Amino acid sequence: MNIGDVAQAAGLPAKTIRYYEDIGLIAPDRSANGYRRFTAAHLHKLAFIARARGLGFSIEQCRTLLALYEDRDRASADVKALAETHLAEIDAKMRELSEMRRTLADLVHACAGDHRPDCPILTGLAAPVETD
Amino acid sequence: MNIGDVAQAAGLPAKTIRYYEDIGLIAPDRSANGYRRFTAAHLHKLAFIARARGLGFSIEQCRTLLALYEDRDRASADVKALAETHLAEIDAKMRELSEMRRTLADLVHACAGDHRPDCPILTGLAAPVETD
DNA sequence: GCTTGACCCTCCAGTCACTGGAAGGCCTAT
DNA sequence: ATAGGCCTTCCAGTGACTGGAGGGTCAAGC
Repeated sequence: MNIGDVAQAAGLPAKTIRYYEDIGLIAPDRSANGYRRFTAAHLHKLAFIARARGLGFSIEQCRTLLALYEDRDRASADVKALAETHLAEIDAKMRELSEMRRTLADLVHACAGDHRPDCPILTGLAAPVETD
Repeated sequence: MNIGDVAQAAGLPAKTIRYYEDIGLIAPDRSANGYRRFTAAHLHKLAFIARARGLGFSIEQCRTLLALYEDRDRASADVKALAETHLAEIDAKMRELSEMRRTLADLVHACAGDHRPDCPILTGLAAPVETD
């Protein structure tokens, strides 16, 4: 398969796959004309990466996951630990976002949103309201 | 005030303030020795930016917010529209994160996390489970 | 045999919002 | 005089791509 085919099948842009090769995540062969040639195993690996990325794992985490995936002697505890680390990262981000959301929603709620210049959003940014 | 003083007061690293000058967010004067010299108004502006960034507004959104803040003829509707746009971005990110979280938590839950190599997290990444 | 268009290649630069570090100048206290 | 803690500029790196220039390859149709 050429890069366009795997890109289609894995749901990744061709550019991204070239990038993954650059950083050593994947190592396709080459045809005589210089085109990258991918096997079903390459595609499988790319789909794996695409799914891991879709769950928010970083490239380095994906690299580790791939290594674990290909290591038949792995302990599932190692995979679980990595996943739990990432879960904690997600939770941290969600808490951060929901704190932002709360504050911002309060400001938006307080703003008339009309033609007048008075705006609690701006005054709130200029000097935050004490909320206790 | 020198940069260290405003950095302290605004809760921003000095490097970040220099960067903000680079991109034209702020324009401090210079002392005879070449040091940046900040007024209380500069500090106020930096604190405004720090708070807007803290709510997740992008630099360009901060630029717009600052312009609105300094425009006495603004309509609060313009500010509100920007804030609502950002609120929608936050909501989109939260939905994305919570979808990730849900899937990942399911996988983690299914994984024994012991010394054995069998791991539903890895098989789930290799071929996603149908969830309907 | 030639052209057209869809592929593919490499390489460089840009994104966002900083952050780190090198190399050096300035200021205050001892 | 020296030590240290400021300050300066400039360059490069982060993560994970993405866009674009400039060019090679291949299959189909005329």
